[in-house]
Amino acid sequence: MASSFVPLPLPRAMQKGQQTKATIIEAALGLATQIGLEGLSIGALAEITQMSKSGVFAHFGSREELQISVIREYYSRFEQEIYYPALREPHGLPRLQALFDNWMRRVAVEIQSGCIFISGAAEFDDRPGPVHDALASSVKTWLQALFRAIVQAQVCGHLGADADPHQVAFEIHGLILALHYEARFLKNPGSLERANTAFAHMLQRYGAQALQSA
Amino acid sequence: MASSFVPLPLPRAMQKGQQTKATIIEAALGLATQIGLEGLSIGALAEITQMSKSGVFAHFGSREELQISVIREYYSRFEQEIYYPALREPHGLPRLQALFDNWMRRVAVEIQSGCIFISGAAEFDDRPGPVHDALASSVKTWLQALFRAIVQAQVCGHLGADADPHQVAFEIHGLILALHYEARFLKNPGSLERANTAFAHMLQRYGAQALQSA
DNA sequence: TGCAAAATAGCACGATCGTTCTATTTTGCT
DNA sequence: AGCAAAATAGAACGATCGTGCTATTTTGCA
Repeated sequence: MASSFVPLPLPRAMQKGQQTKATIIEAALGLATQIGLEGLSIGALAEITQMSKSGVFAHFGSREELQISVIREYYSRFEQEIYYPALREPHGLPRLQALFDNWMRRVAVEIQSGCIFISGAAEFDDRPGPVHDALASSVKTWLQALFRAIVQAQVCGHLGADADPHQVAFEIHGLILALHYEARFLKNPGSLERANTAFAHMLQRYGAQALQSA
Repeated sequence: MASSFVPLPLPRAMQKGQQTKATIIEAALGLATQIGLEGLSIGALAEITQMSKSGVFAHFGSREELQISVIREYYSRFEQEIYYPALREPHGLPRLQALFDNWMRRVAVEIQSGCIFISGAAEFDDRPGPVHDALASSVKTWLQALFRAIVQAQVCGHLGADADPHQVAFEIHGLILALHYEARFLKNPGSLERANTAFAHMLQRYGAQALQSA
């Protein structure tokens, strides 16, 4: 099949659309982190972006697609802010520590703004459908990355051989959830320090070697 | 002031009302645990209880009051199922262990039905008002009870003197939150065992004495 | 500069929401 | 049995929701 060399059959005009779509998603992200994915309304979004309801709607075709777009964008930023920077650290404990630190730094901000992965889980844990799936797959991908880092730390000998990586990931996840809950909802001071302390204790318990062994 | 001995100035008829109100709250509790406090709608509740919307509404006067009633009922059952039974155990580690076990047992059920203290926190963390306050005060009361049990365990010498009770409570809370998240939303198998394992490890790390010392 | 396509606006729809008002029924007591 | 109060029903309100339809404007390329 000889493919003729048309310079890609792109639609004629597509720049303006993508740009305002990005603007809408930006606003939707702010709304969703604050009041949740279910709180997202096309009307409110139209007001914020100074557009008509149908103008906003046209970019997504359905509210669900809008929610999914927001989830994708949120995940992308999550990755950008937490995962990729940690990849610059060497395998093992340094990278695991970087993942946790970056995560903590982000949650510290989200104490004000909210976290879609947490609020969304509460909203969609009993609501099957594409939004649930997009959310769950994003979270799972991230937790898988965390899991891999733990396994690597173990392979590097930075973590005791008897430690169960799933167990470690579970406990780290719990720390983040407790921090988010107690700091954001209960407004308990000192939660940040408690999460950090717990992580340090956990590494210690699971036989973390000192960092110079990297 | 000589109080004449009227047999209490109770309204003439009040039994039927309280009874159907309890029925409504029962239905509302089921709805709220499943789809959240914000998902509670008077219309849906009327349909379930085979009543008219205004009939349901009249018992509460506002949706907020309905939500608060649900929170109160949920808290009451929480107390009944987790806190009071643990009081039958002796002070210290046995009681703390009982609190955790009862809590775990309950969360194991809530993996199917949902937990208002968790979903509600996500819904109302940025929404001030009486519902937020009712929710937060319920949660705080429960966490205070957990905190007291930890302090008692420490006083009894069942926990190391250097352990910070707030830190212990924070970590236990995290275990429950991780269990709920991973089991209910992500449907990860093995979460229950992981929470139990983590609790055992935690007691060990914080220098728990064997139970026979009670 | 013109022209097609893309982007946006405007309007209306059916549905659902919480709430209010006014009947009507049911209850509990004398 | 009768009567007042309590409990419930019924209908309607304004608001908001997602969505579909048809203009109108704006865009990007020939």
